[in-house]
Amino acid sequence: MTRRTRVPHEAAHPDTTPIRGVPEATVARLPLYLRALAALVDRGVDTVSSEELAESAGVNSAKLRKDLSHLGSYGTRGVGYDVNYLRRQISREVGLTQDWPVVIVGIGNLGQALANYAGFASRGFRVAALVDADPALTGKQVAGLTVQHTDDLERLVAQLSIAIGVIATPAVAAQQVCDRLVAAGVTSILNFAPTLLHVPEQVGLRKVDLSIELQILAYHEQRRSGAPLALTAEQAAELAQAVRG
Amino acid sequence: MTRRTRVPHEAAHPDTTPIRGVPEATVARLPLYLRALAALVDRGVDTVSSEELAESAGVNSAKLRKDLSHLGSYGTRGVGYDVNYLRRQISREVGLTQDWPVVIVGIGNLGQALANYAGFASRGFRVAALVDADPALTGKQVAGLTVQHTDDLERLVAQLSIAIGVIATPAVAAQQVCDRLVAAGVTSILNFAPTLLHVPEQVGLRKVDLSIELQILAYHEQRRSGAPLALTAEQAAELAQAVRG
DNA sequence: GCAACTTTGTTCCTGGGTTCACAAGACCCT
DNA sequence: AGGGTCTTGTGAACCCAGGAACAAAGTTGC
Repeated sequence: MTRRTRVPHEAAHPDTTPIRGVPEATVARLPLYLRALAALVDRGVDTVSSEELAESAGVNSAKLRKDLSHLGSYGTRGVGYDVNYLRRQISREVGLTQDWPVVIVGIGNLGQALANYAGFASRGFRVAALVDADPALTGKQVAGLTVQHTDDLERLVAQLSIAIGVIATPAVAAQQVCDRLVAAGVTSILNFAPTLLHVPEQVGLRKVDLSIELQILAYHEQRRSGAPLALTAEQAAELAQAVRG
Repeated sequence: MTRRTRVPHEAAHPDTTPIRGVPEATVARLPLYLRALAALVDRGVDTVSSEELAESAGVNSAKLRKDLSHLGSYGTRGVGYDVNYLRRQISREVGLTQDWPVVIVGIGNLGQALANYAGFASRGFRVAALVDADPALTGKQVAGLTVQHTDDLERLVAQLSIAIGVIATPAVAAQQVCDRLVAAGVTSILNFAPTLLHVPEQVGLRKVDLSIELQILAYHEQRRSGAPLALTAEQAAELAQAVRG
């Protein structure tokens, strides 16, 4: 299984470079492929077929091939993909070859968990600053960093050249923090607060909502376990009664 | 704004009940609507138009109306939706009217953050048990609960009638924990470990992946901030063409 | 009761994403 | 060199979601 594969190199594919049109759905899957590739590297595998890689990433193989084809023509027909080469290409495409300093705002339970999360550091993301509005927290050491006060937010963002901000504050504070981050020059925001944030057009925004995920699970769980899908006439009447007050 | 609205009740709409065909995309938005409705209740609003509700949920009003129409015909033309009534209907549809005991496995930083997360309790989810494999942790108090050892996992799931499990363990332990949860009778799993989990067909599975979200942000951030998007000769020609055009 | 107005529920259309299926290409063996 | 085998990359069909636009239905004012 360790046959030598001809590794295609940049010069050989001059006009297959990212045509700038990578679909959003594809972008969302690239990290999955990276993770699967990392696992293959650890196992010492150096060539992988779309079928195998798709299997370990949990997607359809045709979808994988199409996704990769959006990035370029990395791969050798009849053989598969060179694991290390493909990994490097995807990493570059996603932007993981550079260093991304990140500020985390809100050092509660979640903020501390995020600060300590190994998955960030391992992917080129570097927690550069921790900020909280609570004076009792500032000065405290978390994950090897000193928690700074929110008053210094703008200065920190500028001095540390931070482009990515993580919001882990209570919902009520989130929009204000968001505004300040944007004003300070942050152009990408990851929001953990359970609230809708407004940002200018050109600022990237994604949200992670823990309770929403649970609710989606509950929806399906409800109709799996014999839930009373249809209300009885009695229940309906009772409900209507309650509403009418 | 407090005019009395006629509330439609079940009996009046016998054949518009959930026909069991709510699109997945709609299900994912129902929690958003619930949140927006809760905010309206707090503000004392009791009638809302699709336009207003859509605004506060951050979606298109046509989409909102279509989503709601999948649940039934809860609204009054020319008036809008009764806030409390609609909220109850969606809550019921999602399954939030019942109590959902949840077990969290893996009481590290993230697990503790989840155990303390207020958003769970407020939505009908009740953290019923905390489990960890580390003997140093078992017996410790977290969020008002005593951490139990993994050995007792099956017993706890059975005794507490737990249907939903949250995995917050390291990646290597996740699949094993998952298997044990499923074997113990859990039918919905929320996975925070950065790994692909395999579950039987009939078990619900969702994942929250912190580093993936950051990577997606980084992708867009990279091409916003002057990324070295090397144009090929072909692309350059095309672009020049477009400019001249 | 009737006309003007408001807002829902739905129809139609468009576009993106997923999947199948296969042609194009690369390797291997004789 | 040439057939056989493998796997990629892609063309085409299908499905689902989003959005505009409108008819249906209810409300308000006279």
